[in-house]
Amino acid sequence: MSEKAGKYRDIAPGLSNRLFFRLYQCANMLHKTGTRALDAHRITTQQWAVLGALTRPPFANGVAVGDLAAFLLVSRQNLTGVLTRLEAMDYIERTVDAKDNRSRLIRITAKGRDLWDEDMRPVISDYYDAALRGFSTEDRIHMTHYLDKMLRNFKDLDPETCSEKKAVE
Amino acid sequence: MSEKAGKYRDIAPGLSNRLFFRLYQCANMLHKTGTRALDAHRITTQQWAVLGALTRPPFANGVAVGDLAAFLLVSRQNLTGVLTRLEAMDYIERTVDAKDNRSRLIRITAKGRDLWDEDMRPVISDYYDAALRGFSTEDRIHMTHYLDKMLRNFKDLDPETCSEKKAVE
DNA sequence: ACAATAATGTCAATATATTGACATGAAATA
DNA sequence: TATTTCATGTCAATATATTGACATTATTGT
Repeated sequence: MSEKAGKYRDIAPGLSNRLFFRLYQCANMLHKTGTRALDAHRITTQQWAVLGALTRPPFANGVAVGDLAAFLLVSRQNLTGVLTRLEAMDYIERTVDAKDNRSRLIRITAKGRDLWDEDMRPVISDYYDAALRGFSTEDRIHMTHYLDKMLRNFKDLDPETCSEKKAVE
Repeated sequence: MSEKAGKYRDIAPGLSNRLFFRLYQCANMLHKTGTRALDAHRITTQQWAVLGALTRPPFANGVAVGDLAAFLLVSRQNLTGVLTRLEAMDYIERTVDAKDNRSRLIRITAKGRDLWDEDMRPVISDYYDAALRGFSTEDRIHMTHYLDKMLRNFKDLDPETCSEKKAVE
């Protein structure tokens, strides 16, 4: 046993395992409780993520499917279905990019914007309060830093995402 | 503007939003990179979670589907499909509980145990190292505490999980 | 004992999520 | 210019994940 491995040699494996199991459980609960919180409006956490992204100023004039996928860290193919459902509900619209006939520009509609501002935002605000009960502002900053750090590692681990790391924040 | 709301009134909403968006992205990447890491063995993160649970000493003699679901924080119905696939690969077995004919005891098989020990464990160990690169032992402890804390909030938010919080760790 | 109640696992329907395949269109190269 | 290459979005197949419904079996109350 080297001195370097030393001190935490037996604790470390169980610790990493526990951390990742908690992350796995939190991921399950995020989708379960998040979707349930917005159930009255028939919105899932993925639709929530898409609509939230589309309300961002940089995406105000529409965003390509590929860019949206890179931003949310999901596959293009996955978004097709989510966008189809959101379009059927008139919350988003697809228009052909004038500068590239292959590209479809995804944009939130007035109805979607209204849903977000009037219905979703208050629910989400309450949801954050409940899920972060007991977290001080500094706790939230630290936790966010840890997630940022882990996310960079995940991106390095992913051949696709890694290369275009700089492209979309 | 009350004094209590005060200091962080404008920072807080964006901060919580960022935290949860990072959690959402990490969840996506966890499943993407995790499943890819074990792709050579045709194992997904969910199957990983199930096999990992079944190797725990408390579950050595088998565990009911409902208890396993409560442990992983997924629905019973969801596990049915995962267990069916794992059973088809001979990594787990279902036996009728002698003490309750409704209950099926889920247990890992010798083949499953071998897969876990010989094939999965080393891959998972490397995966943890890569995903936690730059995390000191103390970082890991803090991050785990934050996830634990958030998980308790999620459970309070969930009517089902909340009641049986004490039942399964 | 027996009827009402509740627990247990599964099936069905819907919504993610992944990879692989592909038609279309743009870019690069010869 | 013509051909090869690459980018873009979508379809198909598979694996999660949810809720609702249900048959089977325990448990409870009378």
